[in-house]
This record gives sequence, C-alpha cells and structure tokens, in this order.
Amino acid sequence: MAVTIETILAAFEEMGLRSTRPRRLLAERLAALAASSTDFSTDELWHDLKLLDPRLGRATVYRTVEVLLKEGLLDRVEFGDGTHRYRVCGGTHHHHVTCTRCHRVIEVETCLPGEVFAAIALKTNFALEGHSLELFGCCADCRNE
Amino acid sequence: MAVTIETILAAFEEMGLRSTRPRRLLAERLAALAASSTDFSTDELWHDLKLLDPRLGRATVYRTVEVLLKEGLLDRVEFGDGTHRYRVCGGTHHHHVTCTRCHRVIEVETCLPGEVFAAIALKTNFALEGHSLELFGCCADCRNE
DNA sequence: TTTAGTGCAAAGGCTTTGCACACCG
DNA sequence: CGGTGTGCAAAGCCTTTGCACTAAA
Repeated sequence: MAVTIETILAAFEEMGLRSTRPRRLLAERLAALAASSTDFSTDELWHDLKLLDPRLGRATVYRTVEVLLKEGLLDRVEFGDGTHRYRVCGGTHHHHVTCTRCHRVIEVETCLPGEVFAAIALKTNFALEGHSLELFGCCADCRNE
Repeated sequence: MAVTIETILAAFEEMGLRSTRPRRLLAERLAALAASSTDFSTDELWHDLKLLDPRLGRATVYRTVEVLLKEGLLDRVEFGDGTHRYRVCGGTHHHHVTCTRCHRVIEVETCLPGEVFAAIALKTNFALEGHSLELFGCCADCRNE
C-alpha cells in the first residue's frame, strides 16, 4: 500500500494535529519521495521545502519528522559511520538493503526465520521484542558503471 | 578469544602507532570493559580514564576509539533513538542483543541462514556485502524485578 | 477568541580540528 | 633530534528549545 498525501494528512488528523500550510507542504513532498522510493536527510527535506515556501523553518521540519517517526510513517535508517537518513514507509515490518555506492535504499519484506529468534532467545535468555536488520551491498545500477 | 591489554597494544604496534601513556591507559581500561562485557560511551570512557590521568584529553579518546573501530577491535552499537555506544569485540562476525531496560548488550554468533541472503539478493538484484542485525528485548535480570 | 503551531535565533550536545608543546623512538 | 601524539580550546555540525507572533478551529 502506497503512502500518499492523504495518508499523511490523515495521520496528522488522527493525532489531533491541525492542518497547517507547513504540514501540507511536508505531506506533499514526502508523498513524492515515497513514490520514488527516495530517502532523505532533514536538511535535504528542508531545502526542498524552502523552494515551496522560503519562510518555512528548519525547526518545523524536525518537529514534523519526529511526529511521523513516532507514528511509524517514517523510518530512520542508520549507517555504519554514524550518519542517518529517513525514508517514508508503510507501517509494515520490513528491512533495508542499502547500496554502499549510491546510498539507494530498498525495502524488503524478507525477515529472519522464527528458529533464529528462538535460538537466540534460548541462548541469551532474553524476551525478544524487536529487531532491526540492515543489509549493505552494491545495486545493479552501480555494478554496471 | 578474549581481548586483552596485549591484544590491543599489539594492534597499535601493528598499525605502526607508538606506545604512549594515553594509549596504554586506554588499552588497560578497554581490556577491563571487555572482560566484563560492558559497553560504554566516549564520555564514560573519558571520565574513567581521567581518574587514572587527570590530564588525559577528550580528543585523545575520540582519536583512539576511531582507530580501534577501524581496526575492528571496537564495535559501534546504534540505538533506535539515535544514540550509540561502543563495545570491545574480537574481530569475529556477530550480532547484538540489547536489553531495552538496562541497556546491557550481549553478543551472539547466531546469524541469518544463507537462503535469506540469497532470496534478498535475488529479489533486489544487489551484490550483498555485509549486514548488521540488532535485536532488542528484555534480559532475564530485568524481567525478575 | 483561544491555543496549537510556527519562524527565528540562541543555546546545547557531541565531535572534530588547529596549534604549540611533549615525548617516543 | 625528528616527527608522531597529545592536551587544550575553539570551531563545527546537527538538533533542540524559548519566545513572541501567526493562523487554525
């Protein structure tokens, strides 16, 4: 299921947040990023939005990203070097495959088999609650260059 | 294989780095942390070291951690909220199970079955090069409180 | 009219950098 | 001695916060 402007605006409304101009612009931009499976940094997002409204403040971007993260509409992707980027995602469980050359991120639904979790839980005596899996590699486009 | 003071000092030497007082103190402290499987932040590490040598500078800690990270003797553990900590690890492939209550980190060698990687590579057309897997849960101690 | 939301600028953390001095080899 | 390594302080980033103003409802 694709994340559209409506999805995001509905999320705002559901949380009891007002429909403001900055939030509508954010929703519009994020829907476009979702459609093209493009990930982004807060800074890139802010610069994009400034083209639509030069007065839009950085703080608003941070505040809105935080809200959407909590709501599960955005995903924070951590890189090994300590940097991170965001991407729009439906709320379903998934993992990321990141191209180490061009930084493209692809979602996959493939997950770990239950036995792996069971084995780890048994060995560590942890009650497992969640996990994150990041895969790194080289995408087809970058291999052909 | 346990990481000892000697392991770390040998790593410095192998990299052509001099044996200095700050680096020896670092090695000593890190070996202790390794022995007790304790993870740490740069700040905690710095404060610990200041007890041994009040003049030891923060920058030295950062510089040394960076070197040991690159050498594979340290592991950077990322948390979902954007914070991160470090831990000493032998160079072998492993993953982390983190307690969401007490932040304790346990290493596990259990990894994903090859078929999972094959399936993902096939589906995304990526040449996979690496991955990181972080598991979150509640440890036995925290469940008994 | 009421109060959430915003923009701005300042303040905060953490990390890196520049530089003169210290000290290892 | 020569050059790496260090401590210190300053500068840099990215992010959060405080506050007066704007604009939803």
